[in-house]
Amino acid sequence: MRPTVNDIAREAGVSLATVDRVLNARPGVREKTIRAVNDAIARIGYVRDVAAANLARQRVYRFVFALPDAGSQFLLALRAAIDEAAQGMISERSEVRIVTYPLRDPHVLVEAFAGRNLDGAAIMAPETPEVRDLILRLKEKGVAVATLVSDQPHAARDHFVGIDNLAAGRTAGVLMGRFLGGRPGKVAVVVSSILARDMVDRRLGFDAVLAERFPELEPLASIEGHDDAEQTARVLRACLAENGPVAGVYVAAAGTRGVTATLEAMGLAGRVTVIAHDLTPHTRLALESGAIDAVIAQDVGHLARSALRVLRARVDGRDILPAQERIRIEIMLRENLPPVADSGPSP
Amino acid sequence: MRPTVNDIAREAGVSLATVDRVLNARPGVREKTIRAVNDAIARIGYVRDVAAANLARQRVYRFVFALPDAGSQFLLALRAAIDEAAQGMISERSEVRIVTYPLRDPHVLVEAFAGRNLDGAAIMAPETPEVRDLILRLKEKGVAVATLVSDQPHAARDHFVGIDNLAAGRTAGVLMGRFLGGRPGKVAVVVSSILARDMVDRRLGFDAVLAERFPELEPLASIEGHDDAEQTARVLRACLAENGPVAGVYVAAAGTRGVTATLEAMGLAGRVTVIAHDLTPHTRLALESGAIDAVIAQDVGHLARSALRVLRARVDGRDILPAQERIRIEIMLRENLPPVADSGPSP
DNA sequence: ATGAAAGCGCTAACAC
DNA sequence: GTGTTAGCGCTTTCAT
Repeated sequence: MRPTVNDIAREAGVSLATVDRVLNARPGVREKTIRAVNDAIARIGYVRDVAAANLARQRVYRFVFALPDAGSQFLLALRAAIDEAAQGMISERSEVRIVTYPLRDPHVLVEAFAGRNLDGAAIMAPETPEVRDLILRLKEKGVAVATLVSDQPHAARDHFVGIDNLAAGRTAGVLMGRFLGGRPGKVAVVVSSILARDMVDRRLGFDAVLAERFPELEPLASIEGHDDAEQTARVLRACLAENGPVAGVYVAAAGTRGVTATLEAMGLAGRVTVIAHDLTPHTRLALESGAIDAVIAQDVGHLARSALRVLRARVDGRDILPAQERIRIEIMLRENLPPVADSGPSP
Repeated sequence: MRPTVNDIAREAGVSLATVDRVLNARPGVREKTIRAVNDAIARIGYVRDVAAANLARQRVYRFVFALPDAGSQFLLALRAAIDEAAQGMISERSEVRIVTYPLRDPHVLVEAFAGRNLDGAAIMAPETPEVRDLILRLKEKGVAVATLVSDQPHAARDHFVGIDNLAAGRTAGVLMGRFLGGRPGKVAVVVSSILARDMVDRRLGFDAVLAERFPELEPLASIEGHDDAEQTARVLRACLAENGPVAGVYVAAAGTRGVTATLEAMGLAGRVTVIAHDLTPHTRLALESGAIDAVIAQDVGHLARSALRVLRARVDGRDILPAQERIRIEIMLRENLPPVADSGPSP
């Protein structure tokens, strides 16, 4: 039988309440007593039963995810994944809400947090001063904060939940270089905005690999598609008009449809190597048809669950398992597409 | 506040004990009462608090992992991952043991299970009749069974925890084809044994892609390295002597060291495209030095945690989240190697 | 066939 | 500072 608080109490010659105070680092216990209790704990090899503690605490964890209100397929999938993960957490007394804010106007985001009392927040937002302040104020109120998908390294967040975008960009770079097999040429790079942190990182990684290993490829200046297919198509057309033919296109942003449509219209489909991000219904189809050569993906389910685990751990003052929270950079090719996710319960 | 058993009792006009009997499908309750309770449950939207139930039950889950006693780096890493995952489960009242058995002699495995009373088993073993019988007998005793790494589709296992090896082989095939960039040639394929299920699947997937998309490549007959570097080196040398130069080597098995050493010795290092499996200290180094071009990896931590989650869910009669349990096929290139895992607690 | 009451391991008032 | 005691939501004797 595993030792319990009662065993500690007996072993240390104190009462249950005192043991509890020591266990939870609550004030009002003499140094000497604390030591006695800790000794007892070590001696009998006590391990806390978290489930029982939470039961007694009647603790309810309140978490919120803040996401842009854009309608990209990636965000839709992410929202669905968060809902699913939240469902699985109700048995662990956590309630999860999603708030959305207009991307152009992050101060709405700030308002959304006003006056709520919550335990943790996962925030996907641009790296603006308002957002940084918001995170700081949340932390001051004792709220656990994780940044999601796009990091804010200069903000006071506890943790970043997302892929290493520098490594993702590097990966895109190798695939581009190797798939082109030594053929020289220019490569267009589409980002959502040159101000977005994740885009900057991807671009940096991409360029670094091209410079190191594929000097025959010349990356062009970033073009901004603002995660929108129309916009992306427009800037890509302009880019091609200005620079002439390209050997490849690296779509670091959403709005990949704008790229495939443009290439198709210009009769270049299948003749230009395209590397895109995130597995969505569209990129999956494009991969299957050969319009895209590779997709760098991050698992939205993993993002959602990892964010919740990390916030929970932070609130409980527990350590996380770093390996479990490392969001993997997945490389999807036509040949290793996973079967379409079925959203129903397992049979 | 979430409704509790007390609410059900009040709502249905019965006692706690009766509610419990209905909830756990225990005998000794009239049809009519059962219906009344179930109605109440539906009406107030009751969701069982599993943690509280387990606390009251004083339930302890006993799980065992059965692994071959071979000393491959992959198995070492897997064992370490299981230990780590087990550590995280002790607070959830699960105890985990690892038993090893000599690969040549699986009946030792069968003996290892005799007389133990346990709740779940994760088994990594060859697809032999003894093992199939073992799984059947375990199931008959009410033990949850998952196959690990290599499936046993014809056995009575509840679940397979591992990558889709057919898809992994396909992935290896595309990488080989694309990395060779249209250059024609022969490709050697190393398996551990032509009888191992995972090897058969990888080989099938690999060949399928080569036939479909890279007809310029000619896969040679499988050579058996028995997951051993020496053995692998020997058979590879024989294969090269017989077939002449190859453009690539697909190492579907462990023992990759035998391949890199052989190529090195023959002055072919870097001139032959090598695709291997599993990220180990050796494959990592080989990737960094360029001796290997790509590694198809499966996350051992994910394998361990997934196996435990799946077995737990099965024992509790809960559904799993299929997306969470899908073990990803990771493609590791020199450029996207994750930082070396540090095994200490997070800072 | 049903109910009352005593725990499971831990926390939190409230005493002393 | 420390101890007593009454729960948290659920299960489990033991009565009835």
